[in-house]
Amino acid sequence: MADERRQEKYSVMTTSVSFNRLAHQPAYRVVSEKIRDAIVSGEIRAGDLLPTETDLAEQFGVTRSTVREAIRLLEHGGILGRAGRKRLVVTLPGAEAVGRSVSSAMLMHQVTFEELWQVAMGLEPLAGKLACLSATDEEKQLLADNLARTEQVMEDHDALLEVEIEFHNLVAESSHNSALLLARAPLNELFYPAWGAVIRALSPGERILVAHRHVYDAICAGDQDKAEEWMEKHMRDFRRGIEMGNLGFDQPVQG
Amino acid sequence: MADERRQEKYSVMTTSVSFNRLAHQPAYRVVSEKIRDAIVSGEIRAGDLLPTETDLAEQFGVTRSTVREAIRLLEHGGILGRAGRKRLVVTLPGAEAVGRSVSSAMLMHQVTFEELWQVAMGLEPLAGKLACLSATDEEKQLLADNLARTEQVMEDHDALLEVEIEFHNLVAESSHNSALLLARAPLNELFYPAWGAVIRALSPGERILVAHRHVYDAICAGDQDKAEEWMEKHMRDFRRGIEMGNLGFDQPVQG
DNA sequence: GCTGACATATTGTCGGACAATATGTCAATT
DNA sequence: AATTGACATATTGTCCGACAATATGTCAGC
Repeated sequence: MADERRQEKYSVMTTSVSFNRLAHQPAYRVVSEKIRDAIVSGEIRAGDLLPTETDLAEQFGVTRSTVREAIRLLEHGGILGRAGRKRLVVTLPGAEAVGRSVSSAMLMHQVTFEELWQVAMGLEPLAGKLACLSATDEEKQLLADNLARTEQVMEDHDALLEVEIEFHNLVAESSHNSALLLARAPLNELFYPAWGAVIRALSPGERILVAHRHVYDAICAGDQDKAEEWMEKHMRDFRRGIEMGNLGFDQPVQG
Repeated sequence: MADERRQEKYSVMTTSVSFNRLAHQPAYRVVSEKIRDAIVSGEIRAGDLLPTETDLAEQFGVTRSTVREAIRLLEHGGILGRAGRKRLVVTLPGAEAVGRSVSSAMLMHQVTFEELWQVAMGLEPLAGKLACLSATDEEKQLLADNLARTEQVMEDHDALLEVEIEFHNLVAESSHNSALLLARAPLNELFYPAWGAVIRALSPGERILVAHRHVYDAICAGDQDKAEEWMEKHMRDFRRGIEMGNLGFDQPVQG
């Protein structure tokens, strides 16, 4: 982006050749990239054990410290995890790992509830719609269980928040769309506290249950429009909850 | 999630006290978390220089190596960047950083074009809609410039791809919604090659231009519905392009 | 077959060392 | 006065070697 081109004019003659800024990447980055490539390209598959640090150090011709730094670089993205707290294992970065990293970015950007809600309005109804097409019987059963539990904890704010979040996750998973799961992961994390605040302020257990039930019915019936519509309604309720509770709809969310 | 509860039954009596699995976090993680907290909480603001590695090592009471590993952990998320390739500076993780990490996760999940497209159908029209509300005159001008350039490169596939991507980014930025920007970043990155393939296969310059122009008009007129609608049309065109070109709509995308 | 003792492998942490490179200072030069 | 050059300093990147803690594997003994 900020391409520092030095084309200043001198009164004296200068050479006309221009050199491209040579990029001296640190070794730990190069190593990290090599490993990442091997993983993403499928050369090393998820579940495989990574060679030991000493091995890697020998193979790349660097010291163990450098390899360790390279590994740390990948560890945060969720590409690498631990098996039994020793050996590193290549892992599929799940929604949690992605969610954590993206949501911290959103926090730093001072994202407001409103912005977050707008994105959620794009994704949650979509999840509902897609779930109508792909939900398995097993997943429908899980949703039914969730509904049953919701009925029982209508007054327990903490428990209600749990099942509410779980319901949305179940719907999203029922869409069988990994891209959607990963994209909505950070929203999930950031909405958590806000949703909790709404629940504590307004005790909207009844409204939540009604909306969830309609979404569930729509999924079972394969009625995409209805699922989408009720998800939208549900999200609008949430928005109104924040506004009514004066919980700072246009304020930055806080982790 | 995978909560390893050991409730095995022994024939002999065991003590009834249960110990929670003590989590011995490595020091580099603890340090990393501390720094992350300081950053996310705003204690250190974006743009500030991080203390030197030696300082940090002293403050935390660990060695420089440990601090370095902690720093690498944060570096990948884009929270830390370099100022002039020496001192580390706290930076706002931009869309690119987030996009890179999330898109590599999507790659590993073998996300298909279809899944990606479904998510894009949730976000791109939304971006268009929101842009109608928030686009500044300057941004409208940038869009106009983009359209002008598009007209000139209709036959140059590579250049056309560039302006096409730029147009969508401009629209997204005009929404003034950071959450949306961050959420769609990975899609952007993964669509890049696919979009290029469509352009090379079908030379759809004219169709692209028409759609972009309508979106632009709608944004200038503040017509949310029209912007949304034409973005949808545009994305459907893209989908049809992949299908017609037999480019593997239900295949995993490749980086 | 299970247990326990032992050797081994691997990671986490330490401490120190040095090279490369920004950064700051200050005198000399034009 | 502004620029240049020489020099000291600070900071990061990389290396080496070491050791403790802990998983893992092996093997004798019951």
